[in-house]
Amino acid sequence: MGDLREPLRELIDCGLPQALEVMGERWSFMILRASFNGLKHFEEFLSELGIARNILSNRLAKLVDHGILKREPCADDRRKVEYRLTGKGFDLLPAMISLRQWGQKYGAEFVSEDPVLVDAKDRLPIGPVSILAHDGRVLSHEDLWMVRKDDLGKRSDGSIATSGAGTNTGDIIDIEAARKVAAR
Amino acid sequence: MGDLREPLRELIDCGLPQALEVMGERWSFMILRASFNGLKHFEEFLSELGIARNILSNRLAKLVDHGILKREPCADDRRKVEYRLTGKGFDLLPAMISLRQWGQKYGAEFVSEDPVLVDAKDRLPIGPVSILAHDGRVLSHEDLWMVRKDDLGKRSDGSIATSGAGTNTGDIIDIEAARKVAAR
DNA sequence: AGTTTTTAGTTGCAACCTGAAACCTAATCA
DNA sequence: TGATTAGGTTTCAGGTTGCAACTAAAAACT
Repeated sequence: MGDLREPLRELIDCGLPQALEVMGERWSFMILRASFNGLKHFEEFLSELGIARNILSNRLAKLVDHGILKREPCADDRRKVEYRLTGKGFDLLPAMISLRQWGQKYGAEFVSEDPVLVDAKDRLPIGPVSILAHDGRVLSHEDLWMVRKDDLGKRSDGSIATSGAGTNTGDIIDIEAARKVAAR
Repeated sequence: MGDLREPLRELIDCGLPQALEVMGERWSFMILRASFNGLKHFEEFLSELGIARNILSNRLAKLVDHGILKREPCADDRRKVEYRLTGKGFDLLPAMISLRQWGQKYGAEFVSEDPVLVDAKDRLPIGPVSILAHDGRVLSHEDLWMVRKDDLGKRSDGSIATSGAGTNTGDIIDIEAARKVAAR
């Protein structure tokens, strides 16, 4: 991260605390991963994760509360309940995978990482989860800068840079809108 | 996620538990974010985060233990200690940002998100953290498949797909190596 | 030099959270 | 009908969190 240095000591507001409210709890990410892996039922999570019943019950309820999972009684067997990911839940996939990749890269023991996530098209393993520029270039942390919204879009020469047509799928941030808000 | 469905109930091994051992603890990500923002000293973290002294002490020690921060006494003022990110710590950036972006997208309240992360080159806000295919295409969760290593690289027609020259910077997974190991 | 302030901790204690085991209730199976 | 399965809840021991007060060392003031 270039040289943000001094200016931003007081600025605490961002989405992180929001995200951590649910996903910061112990087991939340493990339950999420199990969901991605296709597990749906209470007893499945229980035996896969080795979590205590009461905690699992509590965590599932919280994940449902926060709209990450949806809980629906099974049609064919009314004892059973299905827990499935919502769109909001699926949107945690990049976070989960990058955490997983980090853990794999630095894991003390030899992590076998099986099964592997692959691109459905060619069945080749996916690359690293990446931070992209507005135009799709992969950025590393040296390419990043922290800027107050007021100063957004200003280039060194004082002109305002404009982003081209955004080709991003699955936008999490509406870049164009963010720039406009910022340019107020 | 296409239709992985039944096959992979028993497969638990991946980098996630490793990652969560440190980063799953309360405050770890918040401390990390503060570090990214340039904070270095105990009292800075303390007043920025509103965390208890003992907990902060404990968390910093753990992050240092795990090689995410390095702790070095300040040269000019020997009361002070500097906590700085290591390379391993910087590699958590995609995880932190994607969590942040998710929190921003779904945060209940109006999250102001200031300061904003921008590309240092053009000072435009970064795009969403993305899952990339080996050739750099952005993948969504529908494009993903879970495959046992044994079955890796096999296309529907039975031929073996080959990845082109990997153009990834900052590889977390060595794709080519992974494929070879898998093809054993 | 002596006192005060700053920095980075530690200690003690109450409140809260976790986890193992036992218990409960409704639905299904034999 | 009686046993079993699914999804919980209750109880209680032990661990974690967080506030407040205390400490020790270095630096700054007088």
